[in-house]
Amino acid sequence: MPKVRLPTVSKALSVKTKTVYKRTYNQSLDLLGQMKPGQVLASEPVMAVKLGVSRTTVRAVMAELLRRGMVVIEGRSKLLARGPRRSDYLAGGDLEPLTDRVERQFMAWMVGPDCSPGHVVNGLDLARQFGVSTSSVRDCLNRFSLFGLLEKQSNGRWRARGLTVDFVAELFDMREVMEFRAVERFVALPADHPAWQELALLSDEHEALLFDLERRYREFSDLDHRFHRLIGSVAPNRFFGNIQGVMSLIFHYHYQWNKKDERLRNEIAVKEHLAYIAGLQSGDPAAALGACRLHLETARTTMLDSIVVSPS
Amino acid sequence: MPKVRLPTVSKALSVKTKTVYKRTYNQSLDLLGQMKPGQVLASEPVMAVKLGVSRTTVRAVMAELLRRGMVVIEGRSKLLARGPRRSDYLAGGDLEPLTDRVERQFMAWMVGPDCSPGHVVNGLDLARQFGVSTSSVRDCLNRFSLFGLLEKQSNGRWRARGLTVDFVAELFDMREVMEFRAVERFVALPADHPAWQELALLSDEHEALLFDLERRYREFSDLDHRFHRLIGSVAPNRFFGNIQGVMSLIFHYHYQWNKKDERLRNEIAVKEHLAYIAGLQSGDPAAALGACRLHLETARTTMLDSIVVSPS
DNA sequence: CCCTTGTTCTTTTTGGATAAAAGACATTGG
DNA sequence: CCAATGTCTTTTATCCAAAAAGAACAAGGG
Repeated sequence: MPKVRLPTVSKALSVKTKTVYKRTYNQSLDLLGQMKPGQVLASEPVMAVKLGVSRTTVRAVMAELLRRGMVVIEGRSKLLARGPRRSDYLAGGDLEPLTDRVERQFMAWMVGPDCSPGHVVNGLDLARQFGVSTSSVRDCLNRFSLFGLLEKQSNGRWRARGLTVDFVAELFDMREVMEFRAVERFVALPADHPAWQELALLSDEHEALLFDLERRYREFSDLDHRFHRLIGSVAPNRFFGNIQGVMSLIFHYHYQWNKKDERLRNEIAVKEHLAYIAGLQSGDPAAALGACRLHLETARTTMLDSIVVSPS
Repeated sequence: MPKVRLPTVSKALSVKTKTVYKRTYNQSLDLLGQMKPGQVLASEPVMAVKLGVSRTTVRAVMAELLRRGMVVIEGRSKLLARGPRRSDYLAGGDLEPLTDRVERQFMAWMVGPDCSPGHVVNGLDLARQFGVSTSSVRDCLNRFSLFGLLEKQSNGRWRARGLTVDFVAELFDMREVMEFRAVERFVALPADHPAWQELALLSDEHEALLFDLERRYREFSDLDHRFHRLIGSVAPNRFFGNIQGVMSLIFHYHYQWNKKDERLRNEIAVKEHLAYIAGLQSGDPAAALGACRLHLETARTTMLDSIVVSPS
């Protein structure tokens, strides 16, 4: 394990990131772009709820719009002076909340080649690599602790348990148990339940994807997530929700590193999904469970293979 | 909801607590108490592994022992000069790691009367109440987030989901699913598996408790935890482990506030446990599952009752 | 009187400082 | 040469400060 010590990334001078402001500002420009000059802007409270932020932020954005001359004040109302230009938009890497960015970087690190199971996680080092403070890393580690990918040892250090065969086995065991349960409930759903309609829609999307698989096979990941979430939604359970969250995360990041046989893998999965959907729609629990079991087994095997094959 | 604003608890001057040092020091006194004056102490590395801390800490303790005259140096070895006195022990509330203390306080607050479901958690206020910094509270909240008792809303605030009927339902659903699974594996265990012996031991403990229930019924909580952990241990799964952890925590803190019918509640549970154990030992999956189902149902009902009955 | 804006106060987020604890390296006695 | 001790470096835990974002309060216009 080569211990590469990256130089400290140049830090911002300010303490708290202005991501909320920046995103809101850009969104406001979008809204302004749909208006005609001279038109009256919505009031601050209205804007606030529309953009999902506090009025404080809206006011900060307004001040900037005023300063740039996109908006003028007339009496008590704000008028659009000119539409936004391309150059008015704020760019930069900090349009994403810092928390999310660190989480993303950490997850990528976790399933990447620099982290082997049993590895001791060095918070300080990660902070340097990611260009953030130790506090942010610490936050991230704490949040991930219950995912089972990390373990805190007695000396206060974190140990990566990593994407081991054990981990995958336990994760899929859990998924199986919960999904079987959900399937049983699903088939018993009344015919007018909205889930059936959603299922039909998803079925169509699967067909469409299969038809144009050559080009669109990368879209499967999202479809997969939505499909399993629909199944899970009929037996709502926050713990199950968490597990699905972990699964998505793992899948997402793991298969980012591991593109082997991606097209074939997805083709098989799409077909299995369609069989699974047919099973559900048949109303026969045994058929549905059978298709479900088959699909989960394949997913498990695929994941295990990709782990064993890629020891980097 | 009366918003009581407690005054800031007087803070320690130092930044990091010296709990490790203090606990190690007291433990060392215990060890010294078992020795005779003139005897040679173990070397620093040996002490370090024995006490489960770093040599740095051991050295700090040694320095204090030397200062207090309990130990003298002779050449290269350390000799016991005098046994520890009662007054040599360090007392104080900070023998417990701060993290644990905050966790405990938070949990108590969470299931206590000051926190109703839907309540917005004010980190700053909690920090003041607990006499710690916001960072510590934040850490705690982050760690608890996946337990499902807390939810982070878009504006960065935490909302308590609390011990609602929904929560209990979902928690027990999960428990049921996982425990049934474990039971199936348990009955299929080979006769020479150590779990059988442990089970027999637990059975005896249950009998003993039942025999003297009047006085010892409060010990059930611990027994319950150990029993279910044994069951779970045959189908090891870190997610299930987490769920059991939540269960224990909830039980522990919830029933601290809710002592209603405690003796009766525990008596029923002990008897159900014994039936459950008998079911397992019979080797008949159906019998074991039946007894298990019965017990979990009772536990669920009991918990639900105690929530509904005590809206404080 | 309600809704908008202006103002102030709170809470959260992030980085940084510092002591505690752990770990690594150097030295020395047997 | 091995293991214990002495010294130095690194990492972690904790609190604090400052800025951002949220929320509450106050004033004014229709």
